[in-house]
Amino acid sequence: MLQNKRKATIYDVAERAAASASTVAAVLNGSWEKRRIAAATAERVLKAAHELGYRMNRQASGLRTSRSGMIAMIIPLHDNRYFSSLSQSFELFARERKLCPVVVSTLRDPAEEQRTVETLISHNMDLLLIAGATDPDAVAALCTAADIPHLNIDLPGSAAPSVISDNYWGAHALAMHLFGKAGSAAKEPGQAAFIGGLPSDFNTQERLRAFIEASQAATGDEPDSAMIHVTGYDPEAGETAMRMILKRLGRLPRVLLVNSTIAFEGVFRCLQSLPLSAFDGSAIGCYDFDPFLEHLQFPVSMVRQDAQGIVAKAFELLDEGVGDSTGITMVKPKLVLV
Amino acid sequence: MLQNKRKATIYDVAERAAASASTVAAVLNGSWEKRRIAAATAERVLKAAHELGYRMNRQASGLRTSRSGMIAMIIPLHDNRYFSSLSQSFELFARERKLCPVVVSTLRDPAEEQRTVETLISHNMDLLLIAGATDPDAVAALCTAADIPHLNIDLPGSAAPSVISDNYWGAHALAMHLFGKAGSAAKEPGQAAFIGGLPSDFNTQERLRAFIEASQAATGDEPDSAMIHVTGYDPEAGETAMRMILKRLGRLPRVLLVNSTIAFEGVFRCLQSLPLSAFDGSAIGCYDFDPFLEHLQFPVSMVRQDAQGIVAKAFELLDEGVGDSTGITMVKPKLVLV
DNA sequence: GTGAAAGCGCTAACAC
DNA sequence: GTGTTAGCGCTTTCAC
Repeated sequence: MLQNKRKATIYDVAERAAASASTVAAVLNGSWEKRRIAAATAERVLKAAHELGYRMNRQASGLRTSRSGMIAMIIPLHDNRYFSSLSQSFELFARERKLCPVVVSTLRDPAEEQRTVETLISHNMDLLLIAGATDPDAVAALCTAADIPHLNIDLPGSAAPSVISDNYWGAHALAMHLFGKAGSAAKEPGQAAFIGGLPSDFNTQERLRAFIEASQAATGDEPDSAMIHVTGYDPEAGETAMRMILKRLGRLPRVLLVNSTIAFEGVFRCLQSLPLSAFDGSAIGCYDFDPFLEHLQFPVSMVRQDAQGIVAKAFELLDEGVGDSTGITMVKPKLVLV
Repeated sequence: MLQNKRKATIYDVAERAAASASTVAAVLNGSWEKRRIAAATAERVLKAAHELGYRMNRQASGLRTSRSGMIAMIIPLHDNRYFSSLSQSFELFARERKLCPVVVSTLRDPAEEQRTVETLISHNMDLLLIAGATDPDAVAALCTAADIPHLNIDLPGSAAPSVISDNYWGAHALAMHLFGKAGSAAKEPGQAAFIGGLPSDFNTQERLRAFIEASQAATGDEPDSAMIHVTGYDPEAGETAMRMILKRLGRLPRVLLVNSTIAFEGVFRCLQSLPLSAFDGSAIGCYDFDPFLEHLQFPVSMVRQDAQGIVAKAFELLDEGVGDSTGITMVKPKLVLV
């Protein structure tokens, strides 16, 4: 491979192969059949391209075609089991389609989110998956204006189709299981607790709603509002809430539903020190999955979000070409009940 | 904002602002001072651009300048605590520099890796961080040919500077701590075990080497090779290895070092069922961090990779412009000893 | 202080 | 079957 400083273009290849630029382009980007190029010519072009170490400049190509061959997904953060499994599934489906899947996180910063999406659009990404955006509709508006296919993931929007986890279903099923397991003692008032999540978070709202309705269905009553601690997605908040509950009740609540593994970390710090007998008659659940929770000394039922299912559904919708519908598709999470 | 179908270009803006394309470009991309543009003109341009909903086409811009405003990092997988924290740190540093940080995983598939990097390069990424590539040098060669700044992360290469975790240091410190804690009983032969990792993996090799040397330093002897189970990065392998060790010894080894949280999952399944007294006189460590391991009923010392430190160092090197050095920079992990 | 014009490397009519 | 040519939207001399 000749190592000239300047990168080879189709013109260089054309010259070396004694062909024209358009012929070279056709050979090199596989529009083979359209122009019925002679095998011998193709051969020569390929050889020349190889010898020159030719790589196509996709910015030039994209400028011409208004495409890029890349598809993008934005997520709030990388460093999270659920979002990173969305990323992983995204990559799987992109590879199947021979597209390059780039993912960028926006730290739940609305301005960063907006800027990032604009950047992505201005690079002509062929598709944008919007996961857990702070303002899905604003993002969707940008995509629509730029005429690029897009879909909401995890958090629904009203300006584009959305594929989300069925948080209500999952939390309801989990809560019903816990109430069932805890038995009649759980029917006494103030014996069902909910910890974690953010009041402003759609997913939290859905899970809490499910918890409350499951409580009504199972006990005939709404849970005591003092037992509901929607105090955030962090371990400390979880620990504090758990301590308050233990103090108030003098024992574990009969039913405990923790809204995330993050909050569960804090809860776990409290529970860890309890004697095993303290868990008798109580049922504990966590919305979200962590393998370490499967094998603690006390049983924890979990809801495992189906990241792969969500992304699969998203691509399915895209394939069907549901450009401007705005429906919400729910994907049921998996239950890991014990 | 006028909503014509065709996207506005600088020419549209120029026309509306009664200015020329070059003036518009200068105003819009901040090369303000270079051309000393009249405030009034700038005003008009900005207004027109806003009214037309102008967004710059970065493919066109990039085609002209051979840059893109995006920087990329490739990682083996998203769905992993360590790699996803690298991604997160990467994003942090990119944002500081007003660059758009895209991350792409390549599933440890050499062909995919190669293709991905070529794609990224052909889009003129301004920088490429190569994390845990199967063939760092091949990737680096592509970057060098394309004249794009690049750096190895996590796994060293010989064709570009590398910033990696100091696995030897971390594992040695951890092992020494465990031997110290286990006391003289650990000096008996066959009382120190190592589980997890891959023989072909550089990082595993380093950790194992540290384990062996720490054993020599602490006990005067190499560990019994039957106690070394480098059987992979998955829970099942960890569980199997742990069972074999328990069977052979009839009890916990005095020193147990597990090579990853993934393997620890399996190990944990065995240890979970043991009575608390079984842990007396044994010291357990895990190379890698998981918050749930901090609060188990038995103590687990951990090594926590300093993802942020690694990425910080990488950007530092880049800022210094160490284009063609090929040295290896080690970043010490954090010790979480109990 | 501002404008005209020549590309960046590729694609897609359209000609031959 | 292959070549010519006119842009895609931007940056950047260079001229005025």
